[in-house]
Amino acid sequence: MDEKWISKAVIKRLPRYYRYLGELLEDGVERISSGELSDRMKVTASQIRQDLNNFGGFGQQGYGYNVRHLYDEIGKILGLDRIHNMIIIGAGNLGQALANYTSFERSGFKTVALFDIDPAIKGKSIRGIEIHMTDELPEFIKANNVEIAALTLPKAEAVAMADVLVHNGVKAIWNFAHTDLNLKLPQDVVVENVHLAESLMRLSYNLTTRESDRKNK
Amino acid sequence: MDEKWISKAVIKRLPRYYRYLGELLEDGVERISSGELSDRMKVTASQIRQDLNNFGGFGQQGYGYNVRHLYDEIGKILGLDRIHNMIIIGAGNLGQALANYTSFERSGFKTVALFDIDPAIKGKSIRGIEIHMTDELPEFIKANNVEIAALTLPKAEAVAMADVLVHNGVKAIWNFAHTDLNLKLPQDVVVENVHLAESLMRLSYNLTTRESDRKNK
DNA sequence: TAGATTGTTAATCGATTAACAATC
DNA sequence: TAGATTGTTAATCGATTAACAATC
Repeated sequence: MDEKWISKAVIKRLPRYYRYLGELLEDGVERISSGELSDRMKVTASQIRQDLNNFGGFGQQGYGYNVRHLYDEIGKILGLDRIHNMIIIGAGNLGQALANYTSFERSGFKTVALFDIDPAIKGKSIRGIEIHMTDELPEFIKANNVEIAALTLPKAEAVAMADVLVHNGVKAIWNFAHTDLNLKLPQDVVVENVHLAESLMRLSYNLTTRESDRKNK
Repeated sequence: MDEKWISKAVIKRLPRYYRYLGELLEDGVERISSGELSDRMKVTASQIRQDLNNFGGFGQQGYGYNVRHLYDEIGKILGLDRIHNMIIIGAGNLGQALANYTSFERSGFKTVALFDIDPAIKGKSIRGIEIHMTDELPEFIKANNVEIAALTLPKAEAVAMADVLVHNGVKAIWNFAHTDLNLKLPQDVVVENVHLAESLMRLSYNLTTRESDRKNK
């Protein structure tokens, strides 16, 4: 079965569609047209229809899209229709913040453990999720069918840890360290980088630019 | 002075160039060609030269780019050559994690206070950054020249809080709530959204897709 | 049936890559 | 000078938008 290649731009938008559809569901909206959704999301109706048609015809002429159905279908595309076991490496503030996000669990991402090297917090738990010591990692990953590891370590330790994780069977890394892990791991490992420092710099650029715009008026 | 419009795609890459140049600096590298940088970053040399030339000719034929100079120039473009006062709204784990990132400060983002509604943590401090109560916000923003607010509140409270912030003179919001604040605030407010849930869904998509690829081989 | 709205093709727009003259 | 590498123009590629026939 040779799946069509879907562009990154489309994938980037899918979770946003999913979020808006979820909100519509909560509001009890049953159907929506690409035109209405376009108004709400501030993207063109044409783009919405093109994006969705990459995956099949979810709509109906003259009617639009059934919100529930479209929501579920996008969920399936994103792999949210099953449970993904996740561990968090680094039980600092960020690691703990992630562990506390109950909304991830509602989307199927189940945090099964945190890991840290600090013996002082060994055995403690957050929302019932226990903090383990890093040396237990290999055994734990194998025993608990861990697919995803969120990596909230300083850059210096992140690369070596990523190697350990991948070596023990982790398939995907949600990387918060300021380094491009995808360039340092085998091609078949899924890496999603969250570079907060870079996000803040883009904000800064926009802030700086907007100010000089104002002066020019 | 009519500045040329720079595409979002270019801006998105700038912080990454900045990071790589910073690493080269640390390694004591003095000069680099677009070709060498291309190898390291896995983008085409052509793209690097095009991107940089949006802002001026930073290189020299036959030589390449002076690392220090290019680093500083990109820093200026991103607005990292001056201090930006920042407050963090929400002193939960995520807010505290952000307050603990000393690297932001090195780029010129100075966290001057955290804010929360929980009286139990009033007056406590993180790295010397004090936690204030939300009702002190208007006065504080005006008295401390706050430009940026990092918003780490649940969606339900985020929109109302964003209004308060903007009303009191905050120019830019670093938004961690699961909602598109840019669509809900005046056009001239800079909003940078960090939607972690969506990031995790993209990871999930790639994980799901890669797996079905493997089966097909 | 008439009206609405999709699915899809074609046109446009923008971003990336290639090529090479300019020049250090 | 010869070699290297930029800055920049032109070519290609891909993504977005427009248009409309199909059809519910």
